[in-house]
Amino acid sequence: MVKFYPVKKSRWSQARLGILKTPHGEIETPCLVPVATQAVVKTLTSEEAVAAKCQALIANTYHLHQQPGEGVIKRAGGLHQFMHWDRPLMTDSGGFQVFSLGFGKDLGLNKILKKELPFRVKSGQQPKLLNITEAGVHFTSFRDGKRYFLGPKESIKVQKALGADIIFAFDECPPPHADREYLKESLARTHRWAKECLKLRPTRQMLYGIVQGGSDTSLRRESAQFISALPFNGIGIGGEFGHNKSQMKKTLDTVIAELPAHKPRHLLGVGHLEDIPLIIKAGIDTFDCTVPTHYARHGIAFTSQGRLDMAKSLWYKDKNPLDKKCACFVCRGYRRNYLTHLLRAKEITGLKLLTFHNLFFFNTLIEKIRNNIKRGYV
RNA sequence: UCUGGGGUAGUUUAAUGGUAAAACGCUACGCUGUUAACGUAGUUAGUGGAGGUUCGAUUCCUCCCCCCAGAG
Repeated sequence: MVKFYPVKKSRWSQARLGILKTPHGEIETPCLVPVATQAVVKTLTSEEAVAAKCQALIANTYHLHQQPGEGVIKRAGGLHQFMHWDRPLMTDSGGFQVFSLGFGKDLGLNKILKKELPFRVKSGQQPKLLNITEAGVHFTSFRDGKRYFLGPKESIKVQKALGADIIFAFDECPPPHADREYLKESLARTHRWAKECLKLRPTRQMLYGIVQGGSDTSLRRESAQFISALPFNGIGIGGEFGHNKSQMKKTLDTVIAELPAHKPRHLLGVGHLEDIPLIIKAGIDTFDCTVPTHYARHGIAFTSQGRLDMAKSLWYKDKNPLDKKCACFVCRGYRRNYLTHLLRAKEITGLKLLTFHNLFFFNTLIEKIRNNIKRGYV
């Protein structure tokens, strides 16, 4: 069974150092959990993910349920053996796909709204390709047009078969432009689903409940209290927190103030470089984010000089390493001109090298923050 | 040398007797629990050359140049 041991609490903020013990080893927190949706960190082998200092990965229930199906993975000995990753693993419940393949897809939106929209999602409204019901969500697959049903029972059943160390309750990630009525109903549904998930609570896996409520402070508080009162092993925090950073911090603080100190907290889908110090100081232990891997495949490298678009031709004449201050093998051995060449020539190795560097860079940064908490600086 | 096919954005192709469309490229921007080696936008030609027919030619005709294939 998984256990969380707080090691040190900051004097200056809510930041805390901890150890999350799982049957597949320990996670030193705070920790980034890179995204391995389809049981792989895209472009990397599991060995490379370890070399990039990844302590844990998060795979996806919805996508693995569709392909290859949890039966295949269970018969392969579970997700760890299947993907040759013997460190801690999480699976997301599919709750995010309720948004990303629903209203998110309909309107081309991300979960964090960049600008105000002239309309809101109202109570009773449904996305085009899926139907959200009390029992769960009917998805129409973009892959083959087939209908898939995922509700709290189904999600937990699949996640048990996959066998990750930490699994999440099935929730609805509500659209960022939902009106208060929609948000309220969605939250009530997510709470009912949370209780359903607990009925099927696994014995060897750690089950996290998920706090929702959008950028509405009172709903967030209510949700944090509700989820905290249930016998979950940890708390996930999902959805949107507000359209700007100060709002995000305020909402996050509201939630964390309600959470029990002894349970680990995972922030779902947040982790832009500039967010990381903020969320750690807010008291988050683990968080997952696609940014380092996703941006890498779009040519963006995160460095001590900031974000570099390595697909631009200007780097052809630059013989420097990606980041002089970085100790990763990419920065030790490869130059910017070559990385740019690989990206522009559409050579897949370019994507791998950037992915590796970005993960190493993020993980090193977080390692430094852990050390700073340890020394009492943060 | 003969026969046939063909010369249209940087590239590969499309189109029509009424002043040219797309993909790729290039440039910019976007992308926070990944439908994402992706998305959006912008950019670029006056249609091999010269002449002719026509109100109007990239389109039809003549000659020339170049490329490809086959034959000698």
